[in-house]
Amino acid sequence: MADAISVFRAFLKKKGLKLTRQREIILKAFIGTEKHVTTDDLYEIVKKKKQSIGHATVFRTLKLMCESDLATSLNLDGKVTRFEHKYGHEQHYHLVCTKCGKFIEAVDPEIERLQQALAKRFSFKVTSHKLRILGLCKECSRKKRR
Amino acid sequence: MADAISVFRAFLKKKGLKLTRQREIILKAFIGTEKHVTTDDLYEIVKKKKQSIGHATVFRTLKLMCESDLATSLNLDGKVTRFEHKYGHEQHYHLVCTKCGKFIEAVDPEIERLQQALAKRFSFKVTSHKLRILGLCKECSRKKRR
DNA sequence: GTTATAATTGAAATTGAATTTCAATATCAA
DNA sequence: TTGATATTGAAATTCAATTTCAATTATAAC
Ligand SMILES: [Mn+2]
Ligand SMILES: [Mn+2]
Ligand SMILES: [Zn+2]
Ligand SMILES: [Zn+2]
Repeated sequence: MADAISVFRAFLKKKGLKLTRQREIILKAFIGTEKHVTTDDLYEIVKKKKQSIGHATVFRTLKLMCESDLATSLNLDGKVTRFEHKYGHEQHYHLVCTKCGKFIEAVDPEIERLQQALAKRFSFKVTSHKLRILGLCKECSRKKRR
Repeated sequence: MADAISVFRAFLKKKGLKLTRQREIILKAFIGTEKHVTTDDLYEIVKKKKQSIGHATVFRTLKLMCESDLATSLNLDGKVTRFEHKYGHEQHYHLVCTKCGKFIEAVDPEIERLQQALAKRFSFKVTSHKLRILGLCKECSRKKRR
């Protein structure tokens, strides 16, 4: 947490930007949840802390957090963009149920390794990846069978 | 091609829909390109064949093609939705250059296998996946070093 | 063939998330 | 202080995605 703040502070400094009160509130609110939030989700959380923060500031701060690799954006449903932690979190995949919307997070070092090897074959320098596996969760595939 | 048309026809029939002249033109235009098209891209292609086709029909037909698994949607740039062939094409990944936008398509049977194994651990029934590897292409990573 | 029924179409309107504008305010260095 | 620059939030704008709707067309029933 304190760590994330200093990362953000360093990033902002390098860009000639300031860690304002609003940005700090937004960052802390984001760090404080493990959810995959939309800008609106985060806006709602933040408003409880401080009445007078605007959507625009939340949006812009989320963008800055992505640039600084504290956060990353993802899309689970093909509609809204969501944000999740990146700093201090392992890159992972999302197994998304197309029926109920629930999702599972997973990692696999072997898949990671093979992705790197694949990229190498194309002299492609990987910075990140987004893997979404679509299908039916345990519960939904059981229901469907009946 | 003829094959894809019969798949589409069968799908439509099952849903009580008709293979109209417009739908056939749109389908053929889509089959006829190997590009990753936006609805507008396809609309432009189709307009050359038949002056009087509307955006809405292209959009709706593309949706039907996805439902029938002839096509699949993807997002390369985080902005527009694109469509590519699915029927008769292997599921593949996109290595997208964040600098120049170019992308490479790739497959890896081993990665596929591991994804299935991963899903199985969660009793998750996979229908498809979307893997996008982000980074710098050969050319762009060379330029950057200089 | 005539008529009823349902599907289709395309122009235009609408939606809604994402993004920008702008005038007011805050911050900071000289 | 003073000037330059960054920040903010309400509101406006953008733009792809989607829907509406009245006109048209295809299909089925008589
Ligand atoms: Mn996650
Ligand atoms: Mn492709
Ligand atoms: Zn489910
Ligand atoms: Zn490139």
